[in-house]
Amino acid sequence: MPNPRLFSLKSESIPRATIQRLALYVQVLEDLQREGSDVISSESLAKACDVNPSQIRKDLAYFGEFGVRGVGYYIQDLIASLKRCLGIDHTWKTVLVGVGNLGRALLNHKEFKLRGFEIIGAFDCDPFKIGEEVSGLEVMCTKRLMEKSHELGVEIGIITTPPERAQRAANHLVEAGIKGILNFAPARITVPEHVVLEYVDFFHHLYSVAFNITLAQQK
Amino acid sequence: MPNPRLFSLKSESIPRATIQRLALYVQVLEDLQREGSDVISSESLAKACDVNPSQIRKDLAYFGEFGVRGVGYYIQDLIASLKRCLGIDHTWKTVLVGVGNLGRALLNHKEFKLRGFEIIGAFDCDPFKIGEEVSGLEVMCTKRLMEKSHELGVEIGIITTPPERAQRAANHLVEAGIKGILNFAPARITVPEHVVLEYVDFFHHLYSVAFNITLAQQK
DNA sequence: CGGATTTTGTGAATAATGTAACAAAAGTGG
DNA sequence: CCACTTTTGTTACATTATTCACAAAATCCG
Repeated sequence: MPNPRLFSLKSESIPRATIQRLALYVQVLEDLQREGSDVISSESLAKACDVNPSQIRKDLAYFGEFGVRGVGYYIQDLIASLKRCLGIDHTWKTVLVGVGNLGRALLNHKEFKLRGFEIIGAFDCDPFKIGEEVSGLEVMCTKRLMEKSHELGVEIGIITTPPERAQRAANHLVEAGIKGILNFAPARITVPEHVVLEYVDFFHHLYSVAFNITLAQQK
Repeated sequence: MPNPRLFSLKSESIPRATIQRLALYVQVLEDLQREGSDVISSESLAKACDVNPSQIRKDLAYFGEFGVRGVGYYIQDLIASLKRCLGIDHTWKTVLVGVGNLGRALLNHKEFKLRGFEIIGAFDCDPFKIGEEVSGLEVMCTKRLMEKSHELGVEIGIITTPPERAQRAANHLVEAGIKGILNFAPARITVPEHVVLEYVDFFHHLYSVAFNITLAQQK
């Protein structure tokens, strides 16, 4: 029975944590591949990722069977399968809104393209920034988002504005028909049900570090 | 019975997710405070944070009692309490290793000081970068980390090197007696038990966006 | 070719986390 | 000052996630 998809999605809802771990597996597997490894067992991979071997097997089981019993997983195949599962077997057309310090850093970040995300547009509402060239892209007025997005077929938007302008940026992106948003601004935003939304707030992680240090010191 | 600490830590281990949410509560509460609110119920805060009200009350209960029954929580007091719980009632002395695009962006990020983290040193192993001034700091050779850290009393280190140099940066930080590390490099690193380690990998979040878009499209 | 060995995939057991429900406390108004 | 309302803090319950344990599959080697 030919299936257009590589994986079968056995379960209805996949834990969010599983997705995060799959991303980690891909990262670690690619490192291992560069180091020349060919096959790996769930146990070894688990050690490298600092998780439980069963966890890995179960995470994979959500999508199908990728290993060979008695042998392990062929790294190259597994990477390809996982990428397909995660939806990064092709390049996602991405735009960025908010060309501040962080925005510039991301625009200059070479890894995006390597990892399956191509930033093809940079937007800002500051007239002084519009027209400026950053990393081979001409910064455009946020108002032109809709027009340009449709023209370019953009699917994902990255928000790197100051917090007070994050909601406005999100509105523009939604209007432009974007399917998913990654928000770096430290502000909660609301988007329609059908738009996928994720937050990156490294301060939360810093808080976590601070908390755990404090905890350790109190013991 | 006078207690030197504000909170009592009723439970042994606090869920990691709780800490992340406490950070979120602080962020949202500070927004509400700026908007002029004075008191808030767990229900309203829950709505603003997009979590369950019981969740908030339970998260707070790990640390003590901060509300007034029939009234709610005094925002100013709650912010102060939460900051104390998280260990950000004072400023953490922080250094950054790896002055690339991302490193520069973080060094220029004004919010760090506001949020309780002061970056007081920037390090890199590239001779061309050493001596350069970034955001009022002179970039120093990574080899001088130990000497400088002790001199300045540094507690937290941020790694923004390329992945292949992340472990080396971590080693230097550990040698320098750092207590916690926030690693932005897309590479797993190992540190001694007593050092707190957190990762920030926004690609994982991007993967998550890509996955959820794919999922929505398949439905 | 078949027993020994390895390692997966998975169902059952356990642990952790999140949600609901409610009694206890504080304020309010007659 | 006492019923009534509100909203917390907390216990009990439900759900979800993780780990264990083992049968099924694949390879290897004598």
